[in-house]
Amino acid sequence: MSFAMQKQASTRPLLWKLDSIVSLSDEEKRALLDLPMTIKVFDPDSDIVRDGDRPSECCLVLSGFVCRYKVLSDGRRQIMGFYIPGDIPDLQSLHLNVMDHSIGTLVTSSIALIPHESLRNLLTQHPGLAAAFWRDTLIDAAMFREWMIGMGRRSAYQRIAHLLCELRVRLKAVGLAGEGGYDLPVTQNELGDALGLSTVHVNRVLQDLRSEGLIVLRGGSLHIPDWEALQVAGDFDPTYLHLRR
Amino acid sequence: MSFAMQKQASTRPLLWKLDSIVSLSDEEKRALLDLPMTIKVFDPDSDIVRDGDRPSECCLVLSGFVCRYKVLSDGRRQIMGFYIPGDIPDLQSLHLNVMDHSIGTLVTSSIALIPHESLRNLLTQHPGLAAAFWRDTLIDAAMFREWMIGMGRRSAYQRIAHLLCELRVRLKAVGLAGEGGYDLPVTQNELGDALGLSTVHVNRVLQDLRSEGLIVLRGGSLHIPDWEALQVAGDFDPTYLHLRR
DNA sequence: CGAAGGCTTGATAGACCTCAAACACAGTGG
DNA sequence: CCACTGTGTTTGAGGTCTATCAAGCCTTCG
Repeated sequence: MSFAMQKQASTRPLLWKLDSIVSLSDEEKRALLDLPMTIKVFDPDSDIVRDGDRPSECCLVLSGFVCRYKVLSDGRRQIMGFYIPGDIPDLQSLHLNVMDHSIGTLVTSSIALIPHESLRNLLTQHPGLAAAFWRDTLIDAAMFREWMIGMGRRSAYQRIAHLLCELRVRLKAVGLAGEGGYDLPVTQNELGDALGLSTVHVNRVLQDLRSEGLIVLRGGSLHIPDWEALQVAGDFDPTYLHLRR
Repeated sequence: MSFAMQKQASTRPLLWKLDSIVSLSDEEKRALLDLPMTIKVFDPDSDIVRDGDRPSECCLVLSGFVCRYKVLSDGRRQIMGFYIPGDIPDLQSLHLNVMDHSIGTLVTSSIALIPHESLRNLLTQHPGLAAAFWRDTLIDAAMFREWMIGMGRRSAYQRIAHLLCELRVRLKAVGLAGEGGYDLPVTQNELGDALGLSTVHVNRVLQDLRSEGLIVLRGGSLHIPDWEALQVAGDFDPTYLHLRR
C-alpha cells in the first residue's frame, strides 16, 4: 500500500467519527485528510501518553482499543474511558499542557500521532473544525458525567449493562458493531478498573447477565440478543452521547 | 448603583476565574466587560437550566452556590459538580444543543444570563478567549474525571476530604476562601448526592474528620486547621485543576 | 508439556445502606 | 413569649452489596 493510500485509510476512522457528531463540509474533510501524521503500532498494555507528560502531539486511534486511566498512590487503577478507532483521547492536551492521567492500549493498536502545531493551524483556518473538536471534548466530558452517575448511584449490574450499551452505540457509530454485537477485547479485570469493581464481582455479575439471557459473551466477542432489554437493565439513554442521528 | 457599575461588578468574578486559568490581554478583558447580560436572582433549590432544555444563553454565577446534577429514573440524584462565582457551568450548551442534566442553585444565587449569540461573536472575534473558554470546559472535564476516581476507588473518608480540598483551592482562586477555611453552604444530604453516599454515612464520616482534628465544621462554615493533613487524608493533588499558579 | 494469563468458585469480612427515631435550631404565627 | 413547624443533623440497629483472600480451572502459546 502506498503512503498516500495508507494515510487516507488512516484518517477514515476520524472522518466517520466526526461525521457521527457534526456535519462536515467537503473542504473541511479535505483539510483533515491533509493533516500530517506519524503512524505507530503499540503493543498491548503499553502507554501512549503518561501522567505528567507534556505532549506536543495528539494521538488518534486508527485500530485497536485504548483506555484513559490513572494509577492511585496505593497502586489501584481507575480507568476513565475506553477509546476506539476515530477517537482522539488526548485532544485536551491542546489546551492543558500537563497530562493529569495516562492513555494506554488494551490490545495491539495502531495510533496516528498528529503534531499540536498542525492541529492548531488547522483549527484557526477552519473554525468549523474547531467547533467540531471542541464539541468532541464536550461529549467526552458528558461520558465522564455518565460514568460518575454510574459509580455514584448505579448497582454493579446496571453499571456493567450500561457500559456494554455505551460501547455498542459508539462502535456502531463508526461502523465497528453489527446489529447483533461487537468485539470486546477487554478483560474482566479491566472492566472492574473501569467500573470501580473488583474482578471477582465483575465475573459474578457477568454470569447473572448471561443467565438472564441479556448477553452472550465468550472469547472477547459480545452478542446482544435483546437490545431493548439490555438498555433497560443498564438504565441506558444514549442522549448523553449527542450523536447526530 | 448605576447599571454600568453593576455590570462591571458582575463580570469581575468571571475575570478573576479566567485569570486563574489563563492569561488575558487588556483587550480581551474589555471585550468580556462589554458582554451583554441579564442578571437574575434565583431562590435556593431552584433550577437554572433543566435536563432536556435547549438553552439559548449561558449562565454565569455571580454569587451563591450552584450544582450540576441529574435525577435518575428511580428518583435518586447524582450531583456532578459544584459551581462558584466566576464559573459558567453550562458553557457546553454552546456546542451541545440538548442538556443531558440540570443546573440548579443550592442557596440564593445571582446569575448572569449571556446570550449564546453574543458569546459566539465574542469568541470568533477573540480567538484567545475561545481558547480560554475551551480550556475552561476541559478543566471541568478534568474535575469530572477526578470525581470518577473518587467514586470508583476512594473510600468515603477520602472522598469527603478530597472534595473539601477541591473547594478550598477553587474558592481561593477567586478570592472566596481565606487561609483558614471558607463558607460551605451545602447540606450533608447534598454532599451525599455529590459523592455517591447516603446522608447518614456522610454524617458519620464528617464526625470522624472532626474527631481527628482535620476539619471544624459548623453552621455552614468550614475551618481547616491543618491543610497539609487534609490533603493527605483526601489523597488530594491539585494538578488536575490546572491553575496558573 | 509447562507456564502464564484470564476465568470461575467458595468463604469470609467490611464498608456502606436503609429504616427509624430523636434532637437541634430557625422561622412562623397566635 | 411560646407552641408549632420544617429542615437539617445525629444516633442506633440491622441488612446488603461488594471487597478480599484463596484456590482451582481453562485456554493459549512458546
